[in-house]
This record gives sequence, structure tokens and C-alpha cells, in this order.
Amino acid sequence: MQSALDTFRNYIARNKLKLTRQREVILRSFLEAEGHVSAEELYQTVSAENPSIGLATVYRTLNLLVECGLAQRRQFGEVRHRYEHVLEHEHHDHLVCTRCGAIAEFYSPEVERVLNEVSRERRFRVFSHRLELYGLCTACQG
Amino acid sequence: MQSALDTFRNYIARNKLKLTRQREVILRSFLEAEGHVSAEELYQTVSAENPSIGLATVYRTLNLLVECGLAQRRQFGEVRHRYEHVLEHEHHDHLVCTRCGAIAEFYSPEVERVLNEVSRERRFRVFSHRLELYGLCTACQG
DNA sequence: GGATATATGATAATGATTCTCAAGATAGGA
DNA sequence: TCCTATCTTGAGAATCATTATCATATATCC
Repeated sequence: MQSALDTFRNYIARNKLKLTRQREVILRSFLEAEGHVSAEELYQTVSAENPSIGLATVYRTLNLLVECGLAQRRQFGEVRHRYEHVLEHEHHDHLVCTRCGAIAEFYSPEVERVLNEVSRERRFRVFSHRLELYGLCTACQG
Repeated sequence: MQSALDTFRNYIARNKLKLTRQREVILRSFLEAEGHVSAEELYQTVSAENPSIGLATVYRTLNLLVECGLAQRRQFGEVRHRYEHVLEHEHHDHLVCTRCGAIAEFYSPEVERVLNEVSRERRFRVFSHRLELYGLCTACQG
């Protein structure tokens, strides 16, 4: 099992890219971030530590992380995208609270099974899916 | 069972809005459109018939249609939104072909049942969900 | 260390959507 | 039918997230 940095290094090497100080800083901050970060939020964190790094570089690096499979890009009803790390993180779906904005994750083998069935029936070769349930979290139901 | 125009009229009346020529034209074009239209595409259709109607009005009217429940706004991996009509159209989910862009609809009671279970288990009061399967349609698997 | 290709930061550009505002149209009385 | 208050409209500016541009800086490979 290789570390995130190794995965990144491999991707960099394979594609004749360069491992820069900025990319390392951004990757580290991204891995330390909890949950689902937006590019802007990550930029804030990174800036605090390293004010010279620009927003464009954060975007560029996030795209690299998505391409090399370390990050997943998602969108939860907002305009902007959010990124979450994939490593040490099984596939999962999301419950989104439309009142407080909380995002909970869940994984259901039942759901996976049923979706496989659907794709078989429809003769679709499914590679990924996106499933979000919108409603009120326990706290907001009061 | 009231027609789409009636639903729209009711919504207009309830909210002290006005039924304009433009809104009628846009609603009609929207209902005639097949599948999943973007605002821009609908604007093209509407413009052909009525060149004086502006894009902003199409956006505004689509928002009204979403608010009154006649339309649903979706996003399929693209930046822009797409709208589909809800009337005479049961709830369904989508299969999106990542090669040719085709969007097929499906409905599975099994999926619905399993998702209900999930929301019960997690004590989430779910009002809606979004489910898309991404992969290759039958034609693109060759 | 030097050459060369890639990265970077700042900022401009883009594309979808919303806002602004002056001018026009609707609805509901009188 | 006409008045008037209120809502709409079209055109274009504004916004917001993201990407492109470009001159300068930096990593990699010899």
C-alpha cells in the first residue's frame, strides 16, 4: 500500500511533470483537511502557511489530484465543487441536510447490490455513480 | 388532474405574479421540448418563434417553473443545468453515457425501497434524492 | 552547473447565471 | 373602458467559480 505522496510522485513521474514545493504543500494541506473542502477553503489554509501560493495553483493541483485518483470532486447543490480524499476512504454516498448543510456519509451494500442489478438489466456498463439523499438531519428535525 | 398551464396559473395567482405572453410562450416551448433542456437551448427554440424574448426571461421563467413544481433542475457532470418537466412524468433516476452523452431514465422500486431503508436507519428525513449511474450505454460498449 | 521543459503567480478571460434599471405590460378596481 | 399600482421585461452589467495567458521562476536530467 503506497502513501498518498507516493501515488502523487508516481503520477508526476509517469507524466513528465515536476514535484514542486507548492504541490507538496497543497497535497499535505488537502490530506489534513476534514471532509469536503472547496478550492477556496483549501487556498485559505494553504495561504496561512504559505502566503505566496496562488489560488490558480491550488486549482491546478486539485485537478492533478483528481486525475491521479487521490481526490474526488463533488458538488452538493452549491455552485462550487468540493473535494474529498479517496485514500483510506471506501466508496460511499452522501446524506445532505438542506437546512444546516451538514453532509453525512454512508455506505450500503444493499444499495450497491441493487444498483448493480439495475445496470445489468439496462445493459449499461456502469463505472461510477453519484447518489445523494437530501433532507433533514436528526438535529434539524426538531 | 390539472394541466401544466393551470398549475402555473395557480402559482402565479397565489404569489401575486402576472401571466405574461413571454411566460406562456416559454412554458409551451418547455413542455414541447424533449428530455433535458438547458436554458440556452430553450432560449434558442423560443427565440426562433419570438426573437424579442431575452435570455434573462427564459432563466427567470425556468426558475418559476421549478418553484411551482412543473420543472426539475438537474446537472449531469456539465457546468450548466438542464431542466425536465415533471408533469406526466414519474420520479426517475438517470443512466448517463460518458462516451456519447446519452441520458436514459430508469425507475426501480427496489432502489426506492433500499433508499427508504437507509434514511430510516440514519434517522434522516429524506425529501428527495439524486442518483446517476455513469458508464457506457449499450451502443457504446462495442 | 546548464539547458530545457514545466510550474508559478497575477491577472485577464470565460461561461453560466443573476442583478439592475428604465421602460413596458398586467390585473383589478372605479 | 380607463387608471394606477405593481410586476415584468430586455439589454447589458455584474457575479462567481474556474480556466487560460504569459512572463518569470524552478525542477529535472545530463
